[in-house]
Amino acid sequence: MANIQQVAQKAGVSVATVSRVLNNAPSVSPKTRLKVENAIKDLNYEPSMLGRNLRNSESRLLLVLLPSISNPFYTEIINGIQNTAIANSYNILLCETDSNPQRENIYFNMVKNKLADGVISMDPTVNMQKLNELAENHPVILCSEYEEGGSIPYVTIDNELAAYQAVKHLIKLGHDKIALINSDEKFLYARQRRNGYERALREFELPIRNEWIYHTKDLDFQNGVQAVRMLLQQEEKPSAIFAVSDTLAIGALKGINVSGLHVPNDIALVGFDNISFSNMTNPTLTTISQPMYNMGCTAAEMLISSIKEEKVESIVLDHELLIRESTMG
Amino acid sequence: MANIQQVAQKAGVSVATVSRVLNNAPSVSPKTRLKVENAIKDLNYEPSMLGRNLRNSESRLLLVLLPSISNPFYTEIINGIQNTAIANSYNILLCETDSNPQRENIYFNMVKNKLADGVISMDPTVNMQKLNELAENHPVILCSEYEEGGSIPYVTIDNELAAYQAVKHLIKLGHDKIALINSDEKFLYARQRRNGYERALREFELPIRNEWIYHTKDLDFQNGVQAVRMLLQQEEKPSAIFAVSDTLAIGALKGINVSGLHVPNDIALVGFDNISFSNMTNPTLTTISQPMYNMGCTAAEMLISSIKEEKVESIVLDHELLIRESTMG
DNA sequence: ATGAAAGCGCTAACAT
DNA sequence: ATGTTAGCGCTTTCAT
Repeated sequence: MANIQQVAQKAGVSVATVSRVLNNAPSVSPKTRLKVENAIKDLNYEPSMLGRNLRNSESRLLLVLLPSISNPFYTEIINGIQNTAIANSYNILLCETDSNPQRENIYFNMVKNKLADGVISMDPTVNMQKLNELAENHPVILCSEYEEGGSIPYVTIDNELAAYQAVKHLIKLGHDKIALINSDEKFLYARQRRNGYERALREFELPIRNEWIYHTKDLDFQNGVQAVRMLLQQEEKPSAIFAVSDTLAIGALKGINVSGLHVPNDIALVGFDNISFSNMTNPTLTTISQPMYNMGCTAAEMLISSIKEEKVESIVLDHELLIRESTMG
Repeated sequence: MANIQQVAQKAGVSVATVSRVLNNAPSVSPKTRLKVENAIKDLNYEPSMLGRNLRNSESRLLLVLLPSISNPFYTEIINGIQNTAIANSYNILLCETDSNPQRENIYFNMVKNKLADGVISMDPTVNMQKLNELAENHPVILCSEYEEGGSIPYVTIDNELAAYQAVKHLIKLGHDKIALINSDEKFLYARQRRNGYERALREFELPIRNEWIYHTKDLDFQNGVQAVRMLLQQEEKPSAIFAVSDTLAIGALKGINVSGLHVPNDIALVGFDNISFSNMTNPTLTTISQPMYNMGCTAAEMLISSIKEEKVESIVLDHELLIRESTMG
């Protein structure tokens, strides 16, 4: 693989001139430019990013931290990040932490080591203290999950309001025994969505019953199946379920079917996210639609601004309640 | 951010000694090592990968090319690649081409530019000619989709046999009107799966009818819905459907439900891949289980071998027919 | 408009 | 066991 030296030699110019041609500097005569371009073609030369990055001390790589690539919720966000990144000559490095602190460390080091110019974290399990430390010297943006009152800029939705609306929708349909399938409340989004759930119940003077609130370990389908199994063992069974993630809701739907009950006639069901699967289930799933693509774009824009040392403000995007078959009794 | 110079100065040694400490060279006295380590801590020093990579002319980054991150088929493969990569001190760069040649070019250039040490392509839409060119000078491995008789090593399954087994399973259940939902036959896997489908039909002297073979644009759910809509318009309707991807099969299931028919009583259904969602549908989906995680690990191992300039051989992994509710009439 | 030369941060020969 | 130094490939001042 040829280097800039060889191109310069072949073209009969200095390396500086080759560099100028490479970077479209205006101060190169058309004649010289042509000579250099020919040499580049002849030698099949490709500039080394390594040299360029070292010199410019930038990598034009953005890190995207996520707990697991298998939750479809992230895929649309990633699309948004990726498109925005590419439009700004950045590329993204998808980093699946599997909620493993060791892996997380590897990725944090990549930023410290200048192998990446900044981080977008979508990982609720991220070590916030370490992330805050990193953010002191490097650009960091939080996407979806964030820290209340923290100093790292974020893009998210109003989780409390969204959950409130979802539950209120069930109440309006006449349900008064509404269960919640929540994830671990060490996560902010889980606490917020529970608050919304409780606010709706209180507003309509319905009791908040602990035996109708189930907490899952993570968001895999299987956790939804398991949650329903528990909920249906209760003495008094709920007539509606709000799950804080579509993956959980889809698992719940499975569990309900397995136990011989029918959605929505026996149990109404609402999910959260609007992943593409949620429209393929039978019945289709009522859910809160998060603006995932837009969220990704916004996060990437914020990060790139931050890299340019521009001031960035946190943003709360709009969501929407999508009413589908799982609540159309 | 401190550099190696400053550490050397602070520790009162040369940069070479610092480098030795960094790389765990045995020839450093414990006393010196301690001095250096203290200086590193004091200055909060992190070695720059950029400098190291330039010097070593390696990036320890692996490119993973895939058409779209939203097909869950890829997520498990990626898990395998990622784990293997990390175990070998590599990281992966997930590159979604969206079947867009321009994006593809960006990624190919990253390899040429030394920003990545090698490529695993899972993208059936990849420009094979360009990939072959790249493979002349850089390590490249194909995963899942490959080129028959090509020179790039691959890891895959026996698509023809798998499809044959899937269709034979339907025939053994008594079906004699079996439709195929295939993707575009410009892809090798699509041609191979069609061959398997036809072989099974011929073996049992069933006619191959073009009106029962539907080709989709891509693998999104919606294509499966659409395919069923067409198949059910036929004068003589099929009693079973084999779809070459679970995403298509799930869409097909949706389409069948919408039209008021029942799986498996009215129409039996077989998918391909065994994505996790295929066990969440109602009914659960009979499918060909691909060893996705293992496939990813194998591809990564092959690529890393190839980077070390070791000889690598193509590998065909085992698959398995998983019989579930969608064919249990 | 072009060239010479310094330097980005690091590693590895070579020398001591 | 440690230091000196060249150089990886590039960009960018500073001259001319």
